[in-house]
Amino acid sequence: MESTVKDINNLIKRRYEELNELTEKGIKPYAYSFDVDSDSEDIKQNYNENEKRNVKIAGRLMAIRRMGKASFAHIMDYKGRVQIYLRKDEIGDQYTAFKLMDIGDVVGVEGYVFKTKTGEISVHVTSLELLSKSLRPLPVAKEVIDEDGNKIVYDQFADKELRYRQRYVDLIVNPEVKEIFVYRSKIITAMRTYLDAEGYLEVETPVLQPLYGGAAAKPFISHHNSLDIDLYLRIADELYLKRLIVGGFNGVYEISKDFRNEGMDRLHNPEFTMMELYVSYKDYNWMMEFVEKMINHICKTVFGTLEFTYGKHQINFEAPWKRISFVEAIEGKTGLNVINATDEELREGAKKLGIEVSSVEGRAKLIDEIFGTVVEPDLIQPTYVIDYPLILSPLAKKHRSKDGLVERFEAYIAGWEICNAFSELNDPIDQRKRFEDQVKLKEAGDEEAHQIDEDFLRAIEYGMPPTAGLGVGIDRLVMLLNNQSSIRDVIFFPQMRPEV
RNA sequence: GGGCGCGUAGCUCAGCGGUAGAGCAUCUGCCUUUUAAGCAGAGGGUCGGUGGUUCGAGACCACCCGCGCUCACCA
Repeated sequence: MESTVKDINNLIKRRYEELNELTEKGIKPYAYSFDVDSDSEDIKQNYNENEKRNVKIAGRLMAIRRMGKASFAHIMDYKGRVQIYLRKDEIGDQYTAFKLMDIGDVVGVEGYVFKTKTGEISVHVTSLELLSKSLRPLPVAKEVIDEDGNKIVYDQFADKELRYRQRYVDLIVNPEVKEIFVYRSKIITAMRTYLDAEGYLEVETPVLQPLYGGAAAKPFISHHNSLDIDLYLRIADELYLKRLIVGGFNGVYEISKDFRNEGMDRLHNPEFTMMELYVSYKDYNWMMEFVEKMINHICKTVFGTLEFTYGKHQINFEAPWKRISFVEAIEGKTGLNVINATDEELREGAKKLGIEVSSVEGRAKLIDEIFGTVVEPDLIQPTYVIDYPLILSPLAKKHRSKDGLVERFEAYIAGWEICNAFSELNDPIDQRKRFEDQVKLKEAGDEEAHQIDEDFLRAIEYGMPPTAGLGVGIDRLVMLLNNQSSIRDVIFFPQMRPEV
């Protein structure tokens, strides 16, 4: 049994010995179930001096204070911690067994609620049962509340690498981590509830795709053995969801993982969560208002406010959000009109801004770089950047009145892109031409240019209604609303190099 | 990929050329309302890895591995 544990040390060895001793006493160290009828929060919130309420609770031992024939301990359940009190003269053999239990063990307890001399609401144990023996020492921090009511934590489990690799431990010993993930879940639920209430249908489309598309990104490649073909993990849901609009759904959305084979940093994880929504007979103007309403709904239902602190910024989500034109924003900062400028002028302009310009850099890349350098960092309050150059947007519909532009917007908050949306291109002839232009870019060395998706073209040749489409980066939204600076802190298991 | 930083006991850290340390955790003894419980004692380390410099290396040098921050890339 012990040989299965690689890094045996004395602490672990000791716990195996305790496990054996417990087994010899006839105690089964891994129980099948325990009837719980209360929790730590319920006990503390519904305390009545005059009533010795009986409760059954279960949780993990997080602190033990033994005083000979009596002991105090804290157990932690899903809701928090509560103190328990055990006496040898009351629980006899169970007290002897308790001596073989450790911090980290999961126990079930029955007892009555009381208040100690020092005023802590606790459970006076009448029965204690081991539910799961913990064989590894938990890196428990000590907590104390000072005179001012501030919580001071000593020796907190802080090593980021260990916290990410062993998230289960992180979640046990750092309760605020759990909170963020609960908010993450609530944010997604609020979004789904809103979309459902608006009458849109949640759907699922392929993760494994023979062609990848819908975004500019490098894919992961996998292989199907029986078909003997390479398949790509999707970089976006877009092209499949639009096929469903062709099929006659009036509004479809999907909340799911996308995969992009690119660098990792505090804003990027190789797999990340995206919500994409497509609504027929609507355009990007409608979508801008929809996004404001949806985000406001999420903020209010989950957090009860539209005011958030992010880093040193105060962010207010109150609609309507500011709107600025992509081209005018750049022109205002640099005097450069990126639509009319020649390639050479763009190149010069970029160089002046300190952007590294390689000779292969295409026009689209240059424009994007310039925008990222001069405009993006200033977009702290929610801002719609609207009407993008056509060459940046091969799937968006041409602007109804402005040449060289498409009807597209991105929402920027705290300097990051939070969502991307457009009036979807539904003209199959134009779409084919855009794909062909992408192929030329690919041939010129742009690894992220689109492939031609003949089946998608066939679909819209049947006729796709006018449609508004949206993509929202869920991880970044969660970061923003929880004041987290790294995407790794809102993903349970962020990508890491394998352990040796 | 570049720059900076980190890796010493289960956890948090000190040590920066001369016998591997502290607090918590663990173990033994005492202790029936404690709460960073207390008191007395004990065990615990290939100092991330491999080479090198040196009489002598956690410490200095080189390379490697892993992580963090940051820049680039990634709309």
